Amino acid sequence: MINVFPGTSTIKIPAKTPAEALAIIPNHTFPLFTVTLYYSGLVTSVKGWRFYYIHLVNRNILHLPAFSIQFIRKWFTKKKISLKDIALKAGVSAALVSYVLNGKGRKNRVRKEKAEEILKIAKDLNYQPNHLAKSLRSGKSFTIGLVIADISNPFFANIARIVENQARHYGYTVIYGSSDEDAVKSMDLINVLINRRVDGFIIVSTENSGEQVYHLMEQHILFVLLDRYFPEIKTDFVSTNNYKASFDAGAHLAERGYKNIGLIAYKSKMFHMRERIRGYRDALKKNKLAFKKTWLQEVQFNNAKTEVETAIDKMLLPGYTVDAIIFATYSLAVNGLKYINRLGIKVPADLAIVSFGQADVFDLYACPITYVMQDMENLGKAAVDILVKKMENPKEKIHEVLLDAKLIKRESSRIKK
Amino acid sequence: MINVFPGTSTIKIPAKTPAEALAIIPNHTFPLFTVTLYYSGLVTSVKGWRFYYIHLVNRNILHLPAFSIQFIRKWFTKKKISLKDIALKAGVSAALVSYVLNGKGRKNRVRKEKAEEILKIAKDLNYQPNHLAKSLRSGKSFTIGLVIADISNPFFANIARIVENQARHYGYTVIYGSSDEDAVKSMDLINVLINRRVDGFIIVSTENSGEQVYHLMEQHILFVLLDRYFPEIKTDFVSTNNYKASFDAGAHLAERGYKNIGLIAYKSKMFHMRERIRGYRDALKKNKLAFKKTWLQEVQFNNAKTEVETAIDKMLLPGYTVDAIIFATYSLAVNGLKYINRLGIKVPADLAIVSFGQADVFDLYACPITYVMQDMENLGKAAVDILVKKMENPKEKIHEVLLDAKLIKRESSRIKK
DNA sequence: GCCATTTGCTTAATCGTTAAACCATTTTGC
DNA sequence: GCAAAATGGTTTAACGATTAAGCAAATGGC
Repeated sequence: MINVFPGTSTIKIPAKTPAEALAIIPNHTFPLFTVTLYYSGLVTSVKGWRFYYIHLVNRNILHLPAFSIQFIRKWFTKKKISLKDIALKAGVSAALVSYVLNGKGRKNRVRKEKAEEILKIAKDLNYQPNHLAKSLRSGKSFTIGLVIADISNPFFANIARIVENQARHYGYTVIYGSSDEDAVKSMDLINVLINRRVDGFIIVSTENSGEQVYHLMEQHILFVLLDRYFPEIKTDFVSTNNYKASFDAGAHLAERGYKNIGLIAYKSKMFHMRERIRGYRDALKKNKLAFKKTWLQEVQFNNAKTEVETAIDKMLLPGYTVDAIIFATYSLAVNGLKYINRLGIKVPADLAIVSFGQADVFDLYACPITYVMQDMENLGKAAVDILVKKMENPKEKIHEVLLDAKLIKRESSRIKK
Repeated sequence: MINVFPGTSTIKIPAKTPAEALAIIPNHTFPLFTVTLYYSGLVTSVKGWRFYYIHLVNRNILHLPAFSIQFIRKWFTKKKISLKDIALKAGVSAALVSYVLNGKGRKNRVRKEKAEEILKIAKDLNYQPNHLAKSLRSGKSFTIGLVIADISNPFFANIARIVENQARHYGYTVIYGSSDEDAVKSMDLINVLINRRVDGFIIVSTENSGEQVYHLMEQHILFVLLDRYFPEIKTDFVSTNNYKASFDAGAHLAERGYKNIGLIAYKSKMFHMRERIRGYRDALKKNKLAFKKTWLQEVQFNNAKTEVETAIDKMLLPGYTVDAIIFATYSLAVNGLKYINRLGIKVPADLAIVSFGQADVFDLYACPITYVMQDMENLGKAAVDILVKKMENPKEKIHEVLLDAKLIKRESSRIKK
């Protein structure tokens, strides 16, 4: 029982005709109200909708039965329509409505006419199920947590896009967060998302986050590692074959006649970076090329801009000058190429370039850059596919997916003259 | 009452010492179990945690009281610890635990020692509150829905990043989705997020999405429009002053001595695009420069690549040849510059360039590009700030924020020789 | 005509958390 | 010395949906 005090209340109702506006509040549900229709004129012409004002006038304190109360409260508190409201209007129990709306009507022996009636009411009232309640009850939120290094990095933005699409395809929603390559931030983020009861994670790991992985395993939380993984931990992962990609880049430069090949990478213990370095070293070895210590430069992530510049300086010292540079990531390449521009070095006449990273931007460079194209489409898709499989079948075996990158050969690594 | 059938069960427990492992399951709660500790050896060395196996042996069908059941079920079903579990262990009611953990202990007259005890237990059991239940009960999900055109576009990726940070600062989580500039997709997305009970939206509107805005208003759903808005609809929005930005770009080229200035924009009825065109036209007028129809080219979004090329071709026709081009968006610029590269046109000797868009990439171009820098930081922050204000105070007045862009003048628009 | 089955629905428990209302004690004020 | 207030809790209902279990009434079989 709720008390409705004397007075006049006005409710604004969008409808197509005055009659429709009145019909929305069934008259008989307000036995003690005087309902006055009052047309307000055209407020908006969108799709032919107009607004009408309904006056509710009552003189006494009303003690209304639950049925009326529900509807009045809905209008006044702007609450959303629930299963119960539909049930009240249809004169059935909430359970029945649930059955019908979930397509379990036949299975639970609901009369066809009743089912149709319920569906119609649900549509009229524009019922939107409360996903929170659904999730709480079922223990499944149909949400995936995506933890990436930085969404403003084009590589991850693209991955995020693909993950989002693929997830929606399975009926999942994505919550993302950026870790900034920081293990602590990453863990905080994961905890927040665990509290939101995401069903599983897709994680781009950061340096020193091995224990996070153990922690998730201990708690039986489902996840798939993306782009980076830990060879010593048995987990699901989807990654590029970085060794091969890097090897191919080196071999390509060797084949094109370059002899002094340098690599600029990040200083990191992470496997994907070590693999890129290992691939480069092996490519030189296989092709019987010399290697000088100054040709392998590892720069700090936090100070990349200046360190890349000094790295390039060192590579260009007389005596051990490189004639080709491989950049191990996109951001290194952007910083490096800017500097090379400023130095007035001609690519590829003075210096050949191969870079990891993304296509789009490298087209803007005066000389189109040869780059390692990762299969982002399949990286993202595979990660979601595996995660969904694991969520649907907890006994699913471990998937370790290594995708080959493709070397896109262009002007910046043309045959050396 | 739950039946536990005869047999042996093994539970894997992470702990630091065998004693600790046993302590986790309080012995006295299993009066009919034989509990055997069995050390499994080092499984992982992470932070000194080891795994221990606990054997539960029972001979009869057990009808255990609720307290034991709780714990057994937790282990077997891998369920998370809830308020109730803490309450059981502490010997108090769930409500009390809730009060304590929400810092309302003092307000609700909970003894200090009891509060500390509860906090300790919560920590020991690694209690993580269930956000779904919280939201369901409180009606607030502390989640913001971010609807953008395409997260793989660097502008929006950056915005997403800023929105995420600012939202976390207020304790909100972000769910995002890409609309692909498609009003139908955008509406679908919004509906999905409404069902997830996001507290409010930050929306980058698409063409023809005016009615969506009305729809949200009718349903009393909170939102802030970002980057694009509808001048005829009274809503909160945060946007760049596109007219001024475009005017400044045109005026700058005029000042530098260019006389035949063209603009390549998207064919769109959206206000932000119309404003960019209007700014360009007015800049020409103010500077008493000629305008030819072929100098204003509007290309289709879905076919941008080829249409940009024909647009440039038309601008370069003999007789009405432009000496400067303004690109109205980043993606138009990328496509246009690639084509200009291919044509062998020298920037700025043959053609000056000014573009809307983002800094990073334009540095790679042989000649640094003059560009309109939008204040992304404040765009994103302001959107979140306004939304949070509205969520905390529904009577908050409408905020209409127009931020000025900054023209970064570089080599591509140097003084005409 | 009578029991068994089917039909068509309702009831009640549950998920985890919150918040108002309630209830004994004990302490305080004058 | 006695009412009022403070203390330290508990109980209960609610949020919105799902689902097993239960229960009348109608129908079917022989």
